[in-house]
Amino acid sequence: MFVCLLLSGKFITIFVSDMKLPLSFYQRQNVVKIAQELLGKVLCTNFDGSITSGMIVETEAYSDRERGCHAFRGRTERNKVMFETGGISYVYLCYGIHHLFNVVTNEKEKADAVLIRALQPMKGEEIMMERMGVRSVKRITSGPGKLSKALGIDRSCNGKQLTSDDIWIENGNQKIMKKDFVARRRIGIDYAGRDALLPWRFSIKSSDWVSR
DNA sequence: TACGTGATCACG
DNA sequence: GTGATCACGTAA
Repeated sequence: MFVCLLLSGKFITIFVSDMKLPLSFYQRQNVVKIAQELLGKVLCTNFDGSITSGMIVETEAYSDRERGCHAFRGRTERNKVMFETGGISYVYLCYGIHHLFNVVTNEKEKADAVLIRALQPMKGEEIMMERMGVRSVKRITSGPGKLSKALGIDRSCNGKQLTSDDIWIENGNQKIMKKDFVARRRIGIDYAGRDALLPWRFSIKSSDWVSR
């Protein structure tokens, strides 16, 4: 989408869907709202000259004030990047196999994050299929472990700024409104007690690309 | 439903 | 040091 701005008496035209989200997007306080707003945005990577990307169709919010969050019990070696200023990635290894990609939000010392759970592939489908060892794009990014593998994200991305040229998030051209997504409880955090019931998982209604 | 997989965390 | 645990994915 092209957008025309009047700035200092001159018209400027910009291509909005190619715009990286600014750090200020991530540095706001309300992680639940940010998780909702990330729906429809486009997660992109560029490793070894291979660009891959996908539209975010499922997210989960984590706040350091509830038991589902890795940072609930304070800073550890694993979660320390969550305590940095928002706008960087938090990537950790889950079950010894899967690299899970999170967006760190909020200001420094407020350790909130959004887990990206599923994408609709956009660019570089061939590269994603090669990385996954499959011949079809079907469900190739429908889960947090799978999308990281498809986009080439591993723990070497931990703590990277999301305005970098390796990994970033673009505005996209989908505007996802409240009526376009559903909120459900988050997956796989039974240890969180009643915080596991918070409806902080968001997915785009009618998307074929959400996790199972 | 069952389990691979290895880093991490809390314990001492 | 050590053992239990784990924000998943696949096969069955």
